[in-house]
Amino acid sequence: MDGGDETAIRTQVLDAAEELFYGRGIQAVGMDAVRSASGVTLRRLYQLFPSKGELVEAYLLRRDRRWREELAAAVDRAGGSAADRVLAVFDWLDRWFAAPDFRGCAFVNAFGELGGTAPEVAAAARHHKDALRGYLAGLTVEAGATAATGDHIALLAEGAITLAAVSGAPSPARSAREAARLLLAPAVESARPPSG
Amino acid sequence: MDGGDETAIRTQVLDAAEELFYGRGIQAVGMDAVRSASGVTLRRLYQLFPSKGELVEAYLLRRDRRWREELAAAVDRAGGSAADRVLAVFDWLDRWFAAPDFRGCAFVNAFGELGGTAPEVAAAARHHKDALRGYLAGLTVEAGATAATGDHIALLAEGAITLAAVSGAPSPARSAREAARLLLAPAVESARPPSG
DNA sequence: CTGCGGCGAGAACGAACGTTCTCTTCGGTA
DNA sequence: TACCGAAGAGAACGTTCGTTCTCGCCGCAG
Repeated sequence: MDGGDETAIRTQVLDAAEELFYGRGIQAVGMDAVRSASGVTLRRLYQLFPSKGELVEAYLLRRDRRWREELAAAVDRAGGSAADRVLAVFDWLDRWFAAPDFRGCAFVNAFGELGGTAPEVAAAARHHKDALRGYLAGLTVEAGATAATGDHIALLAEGAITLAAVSGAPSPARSAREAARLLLAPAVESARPPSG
Repeated sequence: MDGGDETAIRTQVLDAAEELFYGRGIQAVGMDAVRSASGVTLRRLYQLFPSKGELVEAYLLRRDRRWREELAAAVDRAGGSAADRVLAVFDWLDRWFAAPDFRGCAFVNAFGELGGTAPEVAAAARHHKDALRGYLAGLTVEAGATAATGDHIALLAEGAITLAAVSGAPSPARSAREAARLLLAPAVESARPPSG
């Protein structure tokens, strides 16, 4: 039950904190809940993260990195044409929405809860969304569309995440995917070798 | 400083609660802050709203009604073709995003903060988004497009609200407006009298 | 063996919060 | 005037939370 070296304990704590913060909201979860869920003593917890604010920051930082890595990996695995890779984003969202613990975007949730009072949280959310937008813009431009179309794709993805969370159904992913396909269609057509 | 009859006091309290809950988050605002901001005694506050939960519910209910009424009024004022009326939604969002106290969708924020533990809050958010979706579907069908296109419009609006909040800039409204115009274009064209 | 530094377990502390209670004042009525 | 219910002002209560402190135990240097 010891937990091993420091980085292993860090992972244990962050795993527990992530599940609790994401599932119940940050303010609704006390440090004691993180402690008992991670099986770590309170003393150790505060040695690793000197305050709850720093634990929250670490939670958001790690989640940002992992979420975007997983998205990129799924897109890479999907292969196909550049436009197919854009659409694969929405297939990945669909699978995410169907997960039993899905509760929307952790950054939007944290922003709504703490963005008005905690600037680091607001900054983390802004950074996450900006990075996502950049990633989608890259994919979209590769598909022969403009960066503006990339923004449109980002809007669809964002709306799908929020509406799937609030409605509790994964269907916004498919709806957004169809809209993205329509927005990409002109670029895909003009990228084809001219047929006449 | 008395405040007058009961419904006037209710309005005072709800005005103060709305500004505080929306601006700082619900859990970050204590009943005492609502009391001092509304200039009402704690006794009166609890006579009107027997618990904080009921105050939160009343806040969300009133905000839902007023927000959707204001949107519908702005769309009605905009006039023009049916497609123009759909686009007027995004013009209205643009103005909202530029307001100094704009901090995203109150229902999404409340959902992120309390949706995991308070079912009434989750239900209020679901109801709000469903009503908005229904309204946009109506507008979109009037413009000659399908209900599926209405869902696409709703996704764009939702994404615009979230991204404007997190980024702090109103530009997502214009971006979403342009995407909506593109999605509506086929319907608008086919609705024109055939030109050849 | 003898200290000593570190650690697990959880008590303790100070602040904040939701909610209720007390005390006092005051307006209306017989 | 004497009384009663309502209400303003804010203290008080019980709980929760973030954070720190205490105590007892164990491994190790001399």
